Amino acid sequence: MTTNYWLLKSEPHTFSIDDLIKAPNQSTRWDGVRNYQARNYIRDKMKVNDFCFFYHSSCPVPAIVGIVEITQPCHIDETALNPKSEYFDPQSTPQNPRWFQVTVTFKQKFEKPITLTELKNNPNLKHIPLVQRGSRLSIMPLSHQDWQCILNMTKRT
DNA sequence: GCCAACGTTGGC
DNA sequence: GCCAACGTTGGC
Repeated sequence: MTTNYWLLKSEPHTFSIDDLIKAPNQSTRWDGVRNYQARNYIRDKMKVNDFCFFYHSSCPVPAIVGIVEITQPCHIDETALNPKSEYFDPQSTPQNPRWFQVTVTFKQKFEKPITLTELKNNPNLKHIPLVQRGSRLSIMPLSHQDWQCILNMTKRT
């Protein structure tokens, strides 16, 4: 089975890559995803050992800030079942769960984040949803080529 | 804080 | 099934 590559958005004032570094086992449940397209990627495509870029959104400098790895396969997002959770969804039940999560583990933090501006300026990345106008997808697949292209951008001076 | 773009809901 | 209204996302 080949490795899949992803990009995960997170708002750093809610959960940043530094929060992940400080978390137990440097791991976290990627819960709270409430978008069907993103849900389907979690449920149907993500698997252990896949790699993901960690992206900071809704912040002064939106950027890819590091890499995480999927370390636990798809499981039910329990926050949807908890009335006290801000992510509670009464339409999700244990018998018929609607929302799912994976667990990701910290791998690497970039010395210098790759900013959205830089990503937008790279002609080889014009096709990725992240840089497209109005894109709101919080989990998106990347080709191996996209992944390598972005990784190479960390080696710039 | 603004607002364009998007996804979801619900009336019909 | 259409589509207007609404709530949310997220760059700026």
